[in-house]
Amino acid sequence: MISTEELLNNHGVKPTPQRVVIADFVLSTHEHPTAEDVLKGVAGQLPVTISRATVYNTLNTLVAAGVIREVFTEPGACRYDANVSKHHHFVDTRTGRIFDIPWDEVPQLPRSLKGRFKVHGYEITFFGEAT
Amino acid sequence: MISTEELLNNHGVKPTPQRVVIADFVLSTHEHPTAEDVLKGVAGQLPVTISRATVYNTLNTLVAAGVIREVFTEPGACRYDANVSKHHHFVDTRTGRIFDIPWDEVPQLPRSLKGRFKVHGYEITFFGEAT
DNA sequence: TTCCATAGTTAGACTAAGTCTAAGTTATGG
DNA sequence: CCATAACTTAGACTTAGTCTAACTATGGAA
Repeated sequence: MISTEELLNNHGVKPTPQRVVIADFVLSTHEHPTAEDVLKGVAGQLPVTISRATVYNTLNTLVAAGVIREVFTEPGACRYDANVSKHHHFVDTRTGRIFDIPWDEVPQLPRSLKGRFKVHGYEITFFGEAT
Repeated sequence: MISTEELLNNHGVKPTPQRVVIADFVLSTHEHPTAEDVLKGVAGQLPVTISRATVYNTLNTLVAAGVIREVFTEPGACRYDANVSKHHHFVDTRTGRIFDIPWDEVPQLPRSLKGRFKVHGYEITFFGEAT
């Protein structure tokens, strides 16, 4: 199990205490937290207060460095995903909860994408209700 | 070609002048406008000013009635799609523009979804650059 | 050590998307 | 006509997220 400090170093992100706490929080949950969830979740983890700006800056830095991912499934909030490997998402339309779905049956790219577009990646979002 | 009034009536939405203008605007573009785009776009279309609240209310009403769809691909803005038939989306990561991609090669549902989830629908978003 | 430069963090002001409210307007049925 | 319900309005409000200017660590170079 690699330490969070090492993980950040490996991605070229200087592991400050604030960044380690924030990364730890996102990496240790499957709840796909919003930035505000992270802000609440890391409160009290350090002797100093972690400011709102630092939370947002750090989340953006971690996304840019490929440590975590953004997920957009609903208006008004961006969620963060500790799972950066290829996978789909399932959104519970009642609760807004997001579940990771393994990447085991990959679709073909539609014919219409050939030529017109350069595809960097794609993502499938399923909507429904968890039982 | 069915009139917008009829279309709204068919979906159980009373076709007020404001609603017709707003629906016309969204239905006549492929640009996937945001609510603010709609607000700007319908300005001056009626003798009276269409208020922000009416634009947001009407867009939500049209989505609930199945006349148009919401698309979430970026933080900070919800976009509206006149195409309610099954299709994928391609997001230009430079410009944010969204293109509709035909539903011609449907993937299999992952095995892991069987049983655990009731799937109402799903959507594939491709990210990349239009050429 | 001390000095400096750079990167990071902070509180709080600010912006922008979207909702809410209370009052006014329009349509409809009796 | 009138009463009621549905709709629209301007503007206040809420909330996610960014920006700013001051402060704090860190890491050389002398």
